[in-house]
Amino acid sequence: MNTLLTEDPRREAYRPADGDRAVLAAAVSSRRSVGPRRDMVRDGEVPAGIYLMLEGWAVRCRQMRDGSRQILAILLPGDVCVDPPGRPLNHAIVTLTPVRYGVIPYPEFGETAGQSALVAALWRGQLEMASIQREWIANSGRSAHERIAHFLCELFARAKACGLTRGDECDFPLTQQDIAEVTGLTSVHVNRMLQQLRREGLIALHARKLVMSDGEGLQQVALFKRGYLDVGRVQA
Amino acid sequence: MNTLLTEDPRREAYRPADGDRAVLAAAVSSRRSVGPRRDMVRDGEVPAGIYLMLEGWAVRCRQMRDGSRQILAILLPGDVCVDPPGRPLNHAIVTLTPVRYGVIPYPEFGETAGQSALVAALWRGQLEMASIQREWIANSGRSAHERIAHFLCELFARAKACGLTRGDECDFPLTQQDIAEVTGLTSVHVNRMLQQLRREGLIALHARKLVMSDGEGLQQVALFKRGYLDVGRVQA
DNA sequence: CGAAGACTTGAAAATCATCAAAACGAGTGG
DNA sequence: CCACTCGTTTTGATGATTTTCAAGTCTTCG
Repeated sequence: MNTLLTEDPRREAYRPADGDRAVLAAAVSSRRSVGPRRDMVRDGEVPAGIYLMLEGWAVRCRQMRDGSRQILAILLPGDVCVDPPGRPLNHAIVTLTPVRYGVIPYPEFGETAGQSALVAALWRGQLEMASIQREWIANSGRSAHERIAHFLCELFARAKACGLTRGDECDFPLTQQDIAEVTGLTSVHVNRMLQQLRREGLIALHARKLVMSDGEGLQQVALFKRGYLDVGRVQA
Repeated sequence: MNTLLTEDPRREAYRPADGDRAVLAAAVSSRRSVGPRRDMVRDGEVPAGIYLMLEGWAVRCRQMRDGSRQILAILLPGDVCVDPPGRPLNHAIVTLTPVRYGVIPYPEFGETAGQSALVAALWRGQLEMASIQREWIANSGRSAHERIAHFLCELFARAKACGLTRGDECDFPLTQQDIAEVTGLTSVHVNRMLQQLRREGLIALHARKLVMSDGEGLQQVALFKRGYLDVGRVQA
């Protein structure tokens, strides 16, 4: 059976866009149209709300320093772009075809019921995770050297935010095999790249301990910008 | 200034885990401990709720058919795992160190206020997006051939769910350069891989139209399982 | 028709994988 | 304390995948 082509009888019930599309469309406060290959949201712009794709194709697209681009997501009708409110996007949203979209004001999670503090906390967690995942997707456009450097920067920054670091040092329970499984490389190649990073004086990694000998240098190698880890409050 | 090591004065206010950690911890209904390198949630298991990392390191980890593994996320204390309720996970959650974690029952979005239908719809959109992003991360462990095949399968399935397909055909506004920017390959290599897919009789791609000549075969090449696109209802 | 963008081709070079083996380290039991 | 094991890290040689560069053809569209 061709599962791409045949109808899943449960699809109507399960596909979010089916039941929810009306709910989302009803919440739209303003509608806009854009031509093909144009910016819906520019890189660095603060989103005006939640964007709902009504018609056409678009992409989330990061412009790399070296001029190359990395597409982070494909947006089809019914898709929503929920980004941390009040914070500049670290990539652009660009149309592929002519697009109609709506803007939904950010809902207010904070005030109403006791439940909603939990919901707001979950939202922030989810937004942070989405942001990190996009950064991992961007890794597929980077070389092994950059990829590993970026991963180490991210992990150290996150560990630091958890209070798991002491100065420029932190526990690091991943084996080189684990790093390979994160980055999609072989453990042999990871080993050689780590040696290079050590030779460059950027890190020390030994006995389950990571030392950021030259955190600044490592960030430059990785083109790491830590902003994506700060999703801020849903409620400004 | 080393932004990895120096304190961002706004960090306290912005880092989700800081303010929200207490809120999340208060919602935990049961706590558990696991040893290092053990399954917190097995592949194919239905999650018991939202998992909150309290202590230790863990990973989301996909077991590939060929025995290799791909790590999809790193989980640190304060992180939450929010997965579509009532649906089996398509990967495992595995500890790296000894871990303490809590389980938070899924909050109920559907019933209370008018606002919450919107919130529930947004949640489903967000869960679907997170699921797709993890699949893109898994792509870094695949060859160019598989990667492109997988991307085409996903896009066709999503277009179909939007009603944008006619039979085994759909509009396809991406250039080969765009596919290269999605997959992290060069457009030259994408071109050659597309030729191979055509030679294998799997697809036809011409004049902004994609035809799934052999959708079943393409899914096999891509190891595509469409389940990750169906996130279901937050409220069962 | 002309021009711009998209697709295709070939050859050479870099990156990364594979395979196999050795060295190292931590932990265990004798 | 030593011998032993097991998992991890390291090394070397070889080959496949993928990139780069450069040019050519094909489409589309004003």
